[in-house]
Amino acid sequence: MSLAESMDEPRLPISARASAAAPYLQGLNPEQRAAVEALDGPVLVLAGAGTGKTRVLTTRLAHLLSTGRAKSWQVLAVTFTNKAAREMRERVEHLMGPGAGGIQWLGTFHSTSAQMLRRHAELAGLKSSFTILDTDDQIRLLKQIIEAEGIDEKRWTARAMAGAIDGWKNRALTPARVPKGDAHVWGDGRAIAVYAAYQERLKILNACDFGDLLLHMTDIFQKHPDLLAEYHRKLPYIMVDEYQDTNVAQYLWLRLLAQGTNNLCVVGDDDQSIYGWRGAEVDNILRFERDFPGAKVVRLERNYRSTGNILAAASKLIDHNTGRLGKTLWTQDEPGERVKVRGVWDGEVEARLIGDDIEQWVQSGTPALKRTHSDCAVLVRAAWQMRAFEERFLMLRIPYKVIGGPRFFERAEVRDAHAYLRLIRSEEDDLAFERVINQPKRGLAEATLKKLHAEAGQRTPAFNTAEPLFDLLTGEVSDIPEGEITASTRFRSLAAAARHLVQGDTLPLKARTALRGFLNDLDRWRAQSRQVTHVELAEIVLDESGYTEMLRNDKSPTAQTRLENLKELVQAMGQFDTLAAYLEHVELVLDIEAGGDGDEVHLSTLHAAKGLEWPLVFLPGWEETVFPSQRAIDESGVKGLEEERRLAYVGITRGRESVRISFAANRQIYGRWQSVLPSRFVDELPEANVDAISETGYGRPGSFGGVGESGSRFESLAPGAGFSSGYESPGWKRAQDRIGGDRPFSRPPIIDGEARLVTRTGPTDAVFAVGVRVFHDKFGYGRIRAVEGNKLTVAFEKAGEKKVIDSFVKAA
DNA sequence: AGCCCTGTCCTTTTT
DNA sequence: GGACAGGGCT
Repeated sequence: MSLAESMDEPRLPISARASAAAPYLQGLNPEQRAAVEALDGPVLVLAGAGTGKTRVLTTRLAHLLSTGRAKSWQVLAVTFTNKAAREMRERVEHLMGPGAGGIQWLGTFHSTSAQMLRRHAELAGLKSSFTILDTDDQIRLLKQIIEAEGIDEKRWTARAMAGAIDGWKNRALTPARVPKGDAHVWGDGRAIAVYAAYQERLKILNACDFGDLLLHMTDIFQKHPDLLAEYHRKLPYIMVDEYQDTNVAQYLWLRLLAQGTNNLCVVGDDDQSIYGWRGAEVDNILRFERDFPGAKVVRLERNYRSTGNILAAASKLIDHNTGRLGKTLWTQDEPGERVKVRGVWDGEVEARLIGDDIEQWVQSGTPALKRTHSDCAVLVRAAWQMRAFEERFLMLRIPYKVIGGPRFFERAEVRDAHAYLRLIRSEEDDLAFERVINQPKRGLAEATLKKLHAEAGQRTPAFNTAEPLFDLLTGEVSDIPEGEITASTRFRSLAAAARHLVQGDTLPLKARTALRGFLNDLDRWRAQSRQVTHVELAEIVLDESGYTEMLRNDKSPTAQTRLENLKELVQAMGQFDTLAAYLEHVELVLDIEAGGDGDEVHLSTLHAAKGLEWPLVFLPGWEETVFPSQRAIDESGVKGLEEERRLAYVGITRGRESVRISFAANRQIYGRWQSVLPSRFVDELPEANVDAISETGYGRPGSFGGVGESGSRFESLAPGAGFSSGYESPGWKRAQDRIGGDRPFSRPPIIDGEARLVTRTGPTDAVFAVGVRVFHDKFGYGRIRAVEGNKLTVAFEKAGEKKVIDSFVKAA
């Protein structure tokens, strides 16, 4: 009998107790309530999109706590993203009142495991202050190893190796356990050796990568049953969100932790498994009942989010997948608007159309029925597709926010700043040292770094003989012979090597002086760090290192943003008491919300949109090779395709009232124009729930028209304007058949660099008449006020109170 | 050492 | 259209 059970006193039946005093249970449907109240033993909650999954999880957590079943430190609640964890915490607090959010073990797999590993680091051969490497560090480290092994870095990239290592770690494979067959995925069979060398380097650097956070803990639990038992006692209740996305490593970790009481509740939806490429095994959820015998299964099928048409479209689409657990989502909502599917000429038109739709949506709001920018989301398959929309929104001055865009803490300038701080904390942080030694430029580039590495690699008297011995050439690590106090062969840190080299004359005088200056700076900052606050320290370092100055002198358009990012960083640091506290939490947990007034269109990848919802959702880029991604199909065949389809399902089910899918006939891929075919997913949508429209037909009202082969700065929005070059792509032909567009399209617009030129020839000249509404790439919409020979005077709507702000010269 | 030019290969998706 | 590497030049 487990400890948790033995502590259980006799109680009233759960249902009786709950209905007596549990306001938070009110409004749950019977299935939801069943899921919330099943507190003992394994529980699998199959929760379709929009069925109140998060509500069930948070209510269940609240129920556990408020019935006194568990204390707030006795529940382990695991999510996949920090965002989900934060939301859960907030919602529990909302249910139970302030203070209830203080659940100690609520976080992502990685952050909770890191939390554990910090306590038992020594059992994995680490110090508890270990650093967590992100992809960037990982690749830099691998580059060094690959170079040291004499492998051609051109042919076998560090990035590919990092991918292989991640893959193995996702499957919980240590170097020794990697199947022989896998060795040849990279480097002519040397992959495993590199992997092993990498692991040794990590240990010496006192570092972990993401995968290690889980693997080290799993390993510790397996080797120390007593410790595991302690965790079983400490954490009798476990809950997992998005179970369909767990990989082998996470599964093993979880199973070890759950095996004490078996009070494990997992929530997931096999139709929303979209992380197969990250090693997620849908199998984990399909197998749950076998893995945990006696598991109770609850299905949530009533959808509270989307209208009938949206739900029907999504369900029919996902029906094309095989091997599903299967469920039938239903709603009591109205059928509502049908899903719109639109064929457009190219990505630019698509962005324009969506921008217009959003403006229209917002304008159509009334005081009674508010319609805001934040009601709208644009969800794309890959991050590069966002740029077109960002450009468009900037131009139209539509406020927007990128969800999960380039992570704040992965930005170069932020990482540089961190490297400085890490270096001040510990001079032995070689990765940090390397990152900033020549950033800003100090004349300490490759040549110097090479000499530093050589010096650091010398067998030199150690300053820490307690460390294992590491030989870079053979990659071998040996333990220090017991009882023998000797000079160790441990490497010096780069900083230590630098201190040595500035004394001698190996380095040219210039480099020596620069290096000495750098080391002096470090020493000074380290001394100061004891007197000033960490926030002040950051400011001093950024200033005195010349980093801020470097950015100020940088003429590139991104420099300004980068400076602002640094300001945000300094602000974020203020939320922590000490530098150590800040650095410890930063890599995994913190997520800075970009400032803004909150009324912003959301721009996101489909992956990052999981778990979110909006009244109006745009799904652009539904073209073969883009979505479904060609690469997914090439790499994983039918499995890959089905995952893409689940992604489409996730996309559609984000919409509450209106879903607008679009595909272009032409798209720029790698900067080259390509004609593309509509996605097969378009064909798979049920006709009855879909409106197919062409917004682009020549001469139709609302046509964009007016874009000719000769190129143009303007396009007319006047009905009937525009002409065709007669160019037809195969993609368009197919789109035309389906959608019933009646005219061919013109070529993609060719935009010249000069903002003031109008280069237009041909029949569309007629549109330049007083009163015609035009569009300009820089200034947005406007109306022609005067036409005088080659000059147009235009009043723009956005660029300053409808005044005449510019005149335009039409090129000959 | 560092800048600028050119050519090559790309880009899914995230902790 | 962009990141990055190699070569040639200052």
